Amino acid sequence: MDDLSFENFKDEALKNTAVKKEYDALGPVFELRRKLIKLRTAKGVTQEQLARIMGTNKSNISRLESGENISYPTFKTISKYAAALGYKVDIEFRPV
Amino acid sequence: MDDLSFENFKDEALKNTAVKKEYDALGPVFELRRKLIKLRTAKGVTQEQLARIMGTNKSNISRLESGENISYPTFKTISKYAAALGYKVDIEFRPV
DNA sequence: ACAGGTGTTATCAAATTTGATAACTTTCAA
DNA sequence: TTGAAAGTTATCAAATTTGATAACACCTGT
Repeated sequence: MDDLSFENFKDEALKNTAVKKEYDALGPVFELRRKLIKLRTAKGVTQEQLARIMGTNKSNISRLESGENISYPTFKTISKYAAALGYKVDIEFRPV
Repeated sequence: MDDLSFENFKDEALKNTAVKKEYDALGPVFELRRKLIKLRTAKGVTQEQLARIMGTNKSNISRLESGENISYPTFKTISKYAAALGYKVDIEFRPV
C-alpha cells in the first residue's frame, strides 16, 4: 500500500452514506470512461479526430472522457463514440 | 417467412438512406429494451413495483421499455433499473 | 358485466446532457 | 524559445431525457 493516509481517509469517507452512494453510483461511469479512452488510444486516434468523425467538438470528447462535473452519458453518445471507432455497444447485466 | 408483404416493404424502406440510418441507430436501443424487460419479468416484478424501488413512476418505466417516441436513456437510468433488480451494468465494445 | 391489476400514452415542467466556442495548460519537436 | 499538437476547463444555449400526474386500454378472473 503506497498511501495509507489516503486509504484511511477513503475508508472513513465511505462510512458516510451519502458519500458512499455517490461513490457507488459513479464507479461504473469511471469504468466506462476508461474503456472509451482505451478504445480510442488503442487506435491512435486523437480527441479531435474522433470528434470530427462523430460530428462534434474535441472539448465534448474531453468532457465525456475526463470531465469533472459531468455524470451520465446517454446510450446514443456512447454508441456514436463506439461506432466512430468501429465498435458496437453491447450492454450486459450481471448479478450483483 | 410469415409475412412476405411486410418483408418486402421493409427491404424497400431500408433502401432509403434516412430510414436506414434511423433503423440502424435504434436497433441497439430495442435490443436494450428487450433485455430490460426480460430482467424484470424474469423476477416477476411489475412496472409499478420496479418504479417504487427506483423512486419513480410506472409510466416512466413503460416509456423506457416500450415508449414510441423516446430514444436514448442515460447510463444512470439503465443502472438504476438494473440495480433495482439486483444487477449491475456492464458495457462491452465489440468490433463491428 | 364488473372490478382490479398491469401496462400504455399524453402532457408539462424540471433536470440533465450535448453542441459550440474560446481560452488555457502541457508536452514535444524544430 | 517558438510553435504546433493534444487535451482540459469554462460557459451558454439548445436539445433531450426524466419526473409527475392523469386518463386510457387491455386483460383476466369472478
